[in-house]
Amino acid sequence: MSKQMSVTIKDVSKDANVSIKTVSRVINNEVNVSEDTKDRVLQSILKLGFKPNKNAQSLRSKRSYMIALLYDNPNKHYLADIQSGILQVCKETGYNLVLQECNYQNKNLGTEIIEFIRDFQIDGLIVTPPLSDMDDLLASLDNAKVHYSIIAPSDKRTSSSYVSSNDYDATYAMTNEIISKGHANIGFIKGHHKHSASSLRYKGFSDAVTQKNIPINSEWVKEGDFSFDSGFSAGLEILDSPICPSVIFASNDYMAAGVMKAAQMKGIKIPSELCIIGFDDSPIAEQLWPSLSTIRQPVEEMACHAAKILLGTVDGLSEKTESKEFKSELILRESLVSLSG
Amino acid sequence: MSKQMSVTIKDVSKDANVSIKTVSRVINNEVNVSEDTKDRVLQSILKLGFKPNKNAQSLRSKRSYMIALLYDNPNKHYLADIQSGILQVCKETGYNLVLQECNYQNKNLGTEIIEFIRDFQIDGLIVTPPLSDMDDLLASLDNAKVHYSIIAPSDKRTSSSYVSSNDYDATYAMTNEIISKGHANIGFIKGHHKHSASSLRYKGFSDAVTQKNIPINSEWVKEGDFSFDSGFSAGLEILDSPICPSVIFASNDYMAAGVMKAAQMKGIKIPSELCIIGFDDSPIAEQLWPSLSTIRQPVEEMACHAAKILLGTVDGLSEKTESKEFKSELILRESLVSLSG
DNA sequence: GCTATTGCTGATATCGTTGTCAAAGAACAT
DNA sequence: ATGTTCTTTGACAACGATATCAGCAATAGC
Repeated sequence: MSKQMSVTIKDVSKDANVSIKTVSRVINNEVNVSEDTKDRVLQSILKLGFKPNKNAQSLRSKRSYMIALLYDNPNKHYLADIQSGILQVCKETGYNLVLQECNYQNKNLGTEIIEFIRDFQIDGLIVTPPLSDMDDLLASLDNAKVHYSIIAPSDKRTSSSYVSSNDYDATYAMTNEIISKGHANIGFIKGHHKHSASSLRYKGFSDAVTQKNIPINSEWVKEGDFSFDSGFSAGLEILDSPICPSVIFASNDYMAAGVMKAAQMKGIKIPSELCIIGFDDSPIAEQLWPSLSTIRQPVEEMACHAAKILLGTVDGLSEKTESKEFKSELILRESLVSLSG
Repeated sequence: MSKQMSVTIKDVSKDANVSIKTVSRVINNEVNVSEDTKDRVLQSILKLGFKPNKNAQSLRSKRSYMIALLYDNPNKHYLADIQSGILQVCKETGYNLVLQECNYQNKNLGTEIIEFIRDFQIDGLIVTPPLSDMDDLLASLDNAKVHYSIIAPSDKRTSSSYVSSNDYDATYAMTNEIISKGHANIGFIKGHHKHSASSLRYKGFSDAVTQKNIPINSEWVKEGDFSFDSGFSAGLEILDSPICPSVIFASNDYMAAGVMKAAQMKGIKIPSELCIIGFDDSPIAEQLWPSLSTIRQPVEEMACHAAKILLGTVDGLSEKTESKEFKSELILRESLVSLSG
């Protein structure tokens, strides 16, 4: 077993018969170290099992090798996917991920986050919706010269480092898919108003129907907040209308699941009497019966990319990664069928 | 706006006209500081907006004010609840949470974790199932004198710091509830064999039926792995039996949801022809139709408690929190009814 | 009255790195 | 031979906190 005390740069310098500064040079891959001494130092490092002390490094170099995830999102699957995407990159690069749960209604959010970063010398942030939709927050971060990358719908390209999703195109395409199946009576449930995705998804829907000269029945358009419960009550309201739509398009899968439960409780048969569409391709979409037609965004991959972008700006060494828009994919399952009769 | 440079203990000491050591004493709430100077120092700290540099503190005191969450669990809701429980405590105490995803099959897991801890000077670990079921891992941690607390079912009390759940009692009670509703033909789907909860839950079930002299039909007992898919296929198998049970008790809600989908696809009416029971009270339990009878464990509260225990041992200052067993609660919903006919 | 104890305080070393700067030697130009 | 530049290296300061230990009053004990 190894001794209690850990081996330091000093031990290595003695063993390799060089100064500590030279060891430091080798560790940090600096130029102007002869191959000969470099080899010798690397040998000693290996032999002694030396690992630089992160706290000492952080103290001196003002970098912590930690990035933080900023979120305020009740969608746990989404968050879990985001986390595992980031963690993949962290594992490769030796960074660590710290969680920072926020409240988007907090008036001092910007100040508190900046304080948190200074406090722990956090090297950078990954900001997720709806926080990434808050321009004033991003402005504070810019102002404080904090490194960050955002994950957000495609209209938020003001930020220099972003990973975006094409929410508009996706609902537009799905709506056309619905129309092509003969439906003209389509309800829609909007998402949480603080998410820019909500308005984009609705716009994709409304543009698509309008272009096909299909009128929007305002009784069939409800505002939800992405939660199952909000989908459930919106579903009940819509299904209480004198005339029911033949399709309800919900802005995410949880709300769609709520609609499905509402319909089932009312004895409405899915999909023959009512088709239901969701968004996100959450696990629940496949688990419901009938299974849910929905739209898949490569969330984990997006998070992975966001982490790479961030580390590219933080860490001069690693190569820069460019901002990128990710495409969504329509997932057609049992809950959407052609209009019969 | 504040200047670029952050204020250090030295600035405070000058402002308060004391030595830096005295400032340090005040920061760390040490004894033997007169009220007078203490006030003066606190004033200066407030006035200058001084915040101790965590890296410097860590370097000197060998404590990082970071704890890590160890997990290998595909159940995202469970994980999310665990995380938010821990984060609550972290927020109060100024600690930070770092995520560490593990693979329970990794042969070097113990070594890697210990290396990770040394690397980042992590102050302590919270270990969740199934990792908390791995005695060799816990032994390595003990051996390396790593502080940790575990969240695990109640048979794992070998560890000194634990938060446990009474899985056995819970399934035992639920099984009696089922029997009291007149059911005698009961199927059971076990969980992932690496989780000690799986055997405990099954034992609670089997003891309860055996005590009522109800035989266990081995055709109705299947092994799952806590995933929806495994529940779905186990459900299909059971429902293909020549005689079907009137209840299927799954070891978690995802598997129960799988059973429900299997039944619905076969046109079996729930709950009149088949009752389904889950475990965990995941969000999906309430979202299914009919809604799922299940067992609720206060996961978030348990995680909160685990964090308090850990910080009690790590941080000499905060008061010690005792290990504790948390009780589960039966949640009776639509999917379980009295046997008719 | 004199020593021992206690309470409070500060000078300085220390944690384990990276940063600054200068020195030594090699290589090249003049 | 001399000056200039470039490469390689090391001595030492610095990051911003805590730890050690000693000093100085004030109080207690005899």
